[in-house]
Amino acid sequence: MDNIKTSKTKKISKGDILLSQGDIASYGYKVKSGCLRSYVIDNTGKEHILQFAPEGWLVSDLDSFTNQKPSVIFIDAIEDSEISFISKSDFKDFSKLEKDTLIEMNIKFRNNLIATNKRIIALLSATAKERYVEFTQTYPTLVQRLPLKLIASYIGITPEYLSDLRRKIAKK
Amino acid sequence: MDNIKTSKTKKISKGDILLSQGDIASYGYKVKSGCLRSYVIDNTGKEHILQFAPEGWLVSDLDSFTNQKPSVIFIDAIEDSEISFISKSDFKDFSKLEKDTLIEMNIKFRNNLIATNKRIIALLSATAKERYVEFTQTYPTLVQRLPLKLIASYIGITPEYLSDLRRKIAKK
DNA sequence: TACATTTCTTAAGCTATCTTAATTTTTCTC
DNA sequence: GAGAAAAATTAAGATAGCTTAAGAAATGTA
Repeated sequence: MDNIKTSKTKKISKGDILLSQGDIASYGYKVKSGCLRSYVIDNTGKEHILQFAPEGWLVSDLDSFTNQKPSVIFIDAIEDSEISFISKSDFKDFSKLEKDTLIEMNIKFRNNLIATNKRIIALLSATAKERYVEFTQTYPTLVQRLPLKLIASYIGITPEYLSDLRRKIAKK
Repeated sequence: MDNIKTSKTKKISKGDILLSQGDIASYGYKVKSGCLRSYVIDNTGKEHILQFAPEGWLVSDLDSFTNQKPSVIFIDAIEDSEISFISKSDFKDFSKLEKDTLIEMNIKFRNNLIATNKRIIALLSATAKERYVEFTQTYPTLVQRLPLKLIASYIGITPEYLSDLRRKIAKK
């Protein structure tokens, strides 16, 4: 049930950076415990979180990993974590992979695509408040676990404004 | 090189609806000529375009198609088009698919995921103007071909504001 | 060719969200 | 457990992008 090839696990500390903008991604990461995130830094210096990767999730810059081009994102640990590595060299040639592995990859890609499409819909059509409420419903455990400012960055608003929204929601 | 199974082609007219919100998607569509779009209608009645599908592209509500749940999107033709159908029944069971088909699907999912991630980055970190310029660079032919209001809907702004932006860009 | 319909433009006023900045609270570290 | 650092709160002023509305241009259609 878990055919995607990974190396043995490694422990990393909160704040450790696994991939920087400009690097070429040689690895994807699978999270065993803890939590990683991927994010971009825009041209005004602000961070925008693309993905949280708690236990069980995979994270990489897919374009950089696949096409060996410079990454546009950073990946770091937002908690002390245990991770394993998915090596580019194991995925160079699809035709050498087992059918089961291909099926597993298909399902992971597909689910990821469904999730990213939902996020695009939310960014296009929902208000900040609606996106926050949706986040709390979709990721109830992350809401407990993550600092407000990271959640704000993920839903696309400033921490100040999220703080405001929380107060308004609470007192209603 | 084109293993994904489709039926023979069918002609449809501009405005024809292929999938409505609430329907369960029995088909995906492959565009031979013309152009389809997928979009949502939010709770204030506004349309937001998720995808343009010109020649060669596939469209569906992946979540609805995969999990046979009610669709959240609409799909219609924005030009007279020729399309072929991808039937749900042909994709019920991954294990019955050819390895080549699985590889082709993997590549399509992967490329789609790379593209949707770029869009999320743009929505989180770029201004309306920057997103418009990026759109014109990524889809130069679509910019010629599509009415302004559809482009505005795709990049997440009102047609009035895009009209404004175009004027500002032109006179600079 | 003209009428109807849709799309685009322009402009004024409005609002959701941001910025800045100061204060408080929480979390780390020795 | 005290002091430092980071995170969260609060509030006032600013702005990107929206709304409304009316006219102009383009497109479709008889």
